[in-house]
Amino acid sequence: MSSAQAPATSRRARTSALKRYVLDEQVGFLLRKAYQRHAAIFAASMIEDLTPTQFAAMAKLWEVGPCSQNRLGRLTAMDAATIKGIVDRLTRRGFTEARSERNDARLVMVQLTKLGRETIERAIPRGVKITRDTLALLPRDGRATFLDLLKKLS
Amino acid sequence: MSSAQAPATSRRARTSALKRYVLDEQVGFLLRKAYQRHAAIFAASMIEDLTPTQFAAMAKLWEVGPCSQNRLGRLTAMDAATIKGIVDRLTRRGFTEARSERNDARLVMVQLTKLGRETIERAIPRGVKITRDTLALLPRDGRATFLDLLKKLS
DNA sequence: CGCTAATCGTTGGTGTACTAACGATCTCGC
DNA sequence: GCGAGATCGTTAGTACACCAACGATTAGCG
Repeated sequence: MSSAQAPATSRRARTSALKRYVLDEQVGFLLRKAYQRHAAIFAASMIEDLTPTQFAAMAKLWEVGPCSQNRLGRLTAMDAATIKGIVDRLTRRGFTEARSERNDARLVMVQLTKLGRETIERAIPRGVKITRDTLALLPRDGRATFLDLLKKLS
Repeated sequence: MSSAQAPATSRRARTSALKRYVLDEQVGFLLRKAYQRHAAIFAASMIEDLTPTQFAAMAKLWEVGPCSQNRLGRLTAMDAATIKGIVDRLTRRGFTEARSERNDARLVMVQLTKLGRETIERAIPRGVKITRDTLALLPRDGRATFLDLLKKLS
């Protein structure tokens, strides 16, 4: 589609633009690496082998109460296919349960079980520590700034 | 955030710590969302349906020249199993080629083909634009700060 | 009321990402 | 040289993450 993209710039300019491209300075690459490091910290500190997304789903359910599967996905930034996998695995482990809604047969309502509530309440303090550990590499006075900018970006 | 990180674990302190936990303010969650948004921008702007990681592998090969598969993985922050998948797909599409090294039979040397070189040189200007678009939501004077902090974090 | 459009959930396919286990190969110390 | 340990690549298994296509259901509008 862009095969017809003629160089609007001279070969010299293009070359120097290319030369300046350093992968290790691109936002996308840095975001991926930062998330990788966070995920490693998460895996090392979290209980019950909860993954970041499983934890997110449970924390959100704990925050808002019973909720349709699709809505839970929106609240945790996962599409319908992804949240289904998460909920399936959580339900298989007894942390959540799902039932269909009487008033709207399309909906699958999801909620925490007793075990799920107890687990997420034990897990959240770990979440606090994980956040702290992830930010530990930043200068103390840069953390709020960083979070603020990161929130704007997402 | 809170210097009042209750050291004691009284029920009251625990409860209020729980109450204060809002998923949408945690670094990990924000990093995931920021990367998602970046990935969407990437998919919309990149040529040849290159994924961020495929692009990273090719850009790095273009930067450093022929390189062992494992080392390429280290340079692009992917483990051995992941980089293998990337290289396999790139090779299947004719962008890279792999051969074993005479002096060290363990190594698989990977390099760009002519098509691969031409493609990555067309792709890099898109990469520049993608970085710019990703950062567009930040105030102009916050971008350098953000990149600096993000680099520290990864 | 009836039809169209929207929403919800499921499935299949592809592409990251990491772990664990494994065999082949090389290096280094003795 | 030779054997222990390191390095490299492969495979299998699990878990995100997104798209596209689909059927079921509901809402909205004429």
